[in-house]
Amino acid sequence: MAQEPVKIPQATARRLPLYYRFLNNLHSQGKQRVSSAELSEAVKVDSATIRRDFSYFGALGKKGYGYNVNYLLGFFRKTLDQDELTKVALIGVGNLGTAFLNYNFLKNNNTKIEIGFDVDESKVGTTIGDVPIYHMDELQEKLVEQGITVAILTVPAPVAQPITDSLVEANIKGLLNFTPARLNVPKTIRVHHIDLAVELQSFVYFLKHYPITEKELI
Amino acid sequence: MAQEPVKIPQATARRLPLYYRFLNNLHSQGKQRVSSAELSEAVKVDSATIRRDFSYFGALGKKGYGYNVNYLLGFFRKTLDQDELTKVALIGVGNLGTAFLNYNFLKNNNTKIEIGFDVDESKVGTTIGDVPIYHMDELQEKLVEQGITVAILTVPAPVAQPITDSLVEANIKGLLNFTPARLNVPKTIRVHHIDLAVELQSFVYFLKHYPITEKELI
DNA sequence: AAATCTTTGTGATATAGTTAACAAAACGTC
DNA sequence: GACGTTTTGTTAACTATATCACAAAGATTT
Ligand SMILES: NC(=O)c1ccc[n+]([C@@H]2O[C@H](COP(=O)([O-])OP(=O)(O)OC[C@H]3O[C@@H](n4cnc5c(N)ncnc54)[C@H](O)[C@@H]3O)[C@@H](O)[C@H]2O)c1
Ligand SMILES: NC(=O)c1ccc[n+]([C@@H]2O[C@H](COP(=O)([O-])OP(=O)(O)OC[C@H]3O[C@@H](n4cnc5c(N)ncnc54)[C@H](O)[C@@H]3O)[C@@H](O)[C@H]2O)c1
Repeated sequence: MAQEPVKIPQATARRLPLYYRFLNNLHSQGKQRVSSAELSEAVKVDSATIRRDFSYFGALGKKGYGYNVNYLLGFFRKTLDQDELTKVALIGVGNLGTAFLNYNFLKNNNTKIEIGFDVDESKVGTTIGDVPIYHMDELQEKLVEQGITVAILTVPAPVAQPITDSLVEANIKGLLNFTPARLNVPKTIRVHHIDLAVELQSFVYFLKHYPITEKELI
Repeated sequence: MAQEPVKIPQATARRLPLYYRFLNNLHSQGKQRVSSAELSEAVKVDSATIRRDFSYFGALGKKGYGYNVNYLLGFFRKTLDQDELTKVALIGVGNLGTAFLNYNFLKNNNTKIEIGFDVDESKVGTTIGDVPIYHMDELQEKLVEQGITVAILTVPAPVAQPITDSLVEANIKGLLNFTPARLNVPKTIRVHHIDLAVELQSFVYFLKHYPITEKELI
């Protein structure tokens, strides 16, 4: 019943790309229809949660039948703006940054790393996975010029804050931060931390202290 | 009041390594005491949440004073088993895998990637960041031999499931999965998915559809 | 076309996590 | 050692998320 403009729960929004990916898989396997139970098996999300998630966008399925794969796929394509490309900048072309550049996020995705920045002269001027690397001196100029408002941060932690300040000045709107630093930004800028060391450490903590009895497998 | 053996909320457990890291920072800056308000500013977690998190372990602070950095650090060191090393295997020495191998997770951390595996003959027999790379044929043997029960999976998605099956057979207990595949495992095995493409895609979705009014900055 | 089976969409409920607010305790100062 | 200040620990309220369970709709079979 609820239509698109209504705010979807964040937890739901985080699962949408996952649904989209698996619907694509089903589609290329030639599947015409899918039930919430089947999809649940594939994405490892409870089927009631899937039905609830879908229901925020209205009645997308048919009782006794399930969901039409094509229809659903088309719907999510629009909802996830798959036709519109979001250009992303990557700051810090080191180990992690290089891996991201080589990885093609474009495959069934609406985002593309367009440009990289580093201070290392041996990297500046090169191209990694089709992405040109510029010197940090050109950061502001290039970002504004190309209208890029999303950045991935993969620099050493100690320089993360000053670089963030400079990104803010370049009018960035969102920052995906892979450094261990917690960044200070104006409230209007969205920062998402992906802290791989913390992920590994808390995973190990869970393994030791929560030896699986409960159904919580995340 | 609650003592250690009592199950801590998962959300709290996930924040512990973060607290630990920032307490270490404070310690090396020579700070003796810290309040929940200061810590909040540093880790970007509400101060009430921090006090609540700490309180699961008992009364660690002093009213009117705050927390003693040294004491807290020692406490978390024990709680997070910082003195005990967890050995981890990495499967798939490609772009992402190589970045992880070069990165020293050991720095103020209790985990270490001990061994890598791949099928690529040009990688087998080499050493990346001090970690020896073996052929997949030796997976079972080496894991059992070295008693390794945690693995990081950074292989192409299509081979993720068969490799997982083989890891399960080698008696693995936990699997940190960076591939887009959703894995089938026995219920006793913990799998944590870190799906970077989904992270980027849902981040972009948030940026477009939730133009920050609310206080939810994650 | 009736009977049976399937599966959605959603109220109701359960579980988890966050935050405000404040009494009580301890600090630091005079 | 009394007094104003600071900051904890926690109760209570709130917000968010997940799941159960089932009527209703429609599919499929006979
Ligand atoms: N590699 C991993 O597996 C991993 C895991 C967890 C966290 N991280 C974090 O990700 C970040 C990057 O890690 P990494 O392993 O790729 O490090 P790295 O040292 O390989 O790469 C850092 C890059 O940033 C560049 N750089 C340095 N100063 C800069 C500046 N002022 N402006 C622009 N670029 C600058 C360097 O030239 C280098 O290319 C670090 O903060 C690290 O803590 C990495
Ligand atoms: N690189 C990224 O930025 C990134 C981002 C998101 C997700 N991922 C996912 O992470 C995984 C790895 O990505 P990547 O970019 O490192 O890929 P990659 O192709 O660079 O590396 C894959 C590695 O796995 C090895 N491999 C292939 N088959 C194997 C087998 N049967 N057994 C053992 N090893 C085998 C290959 O030899 C290669 O070294 C992929 O599933 C990818 O989708 C990567």
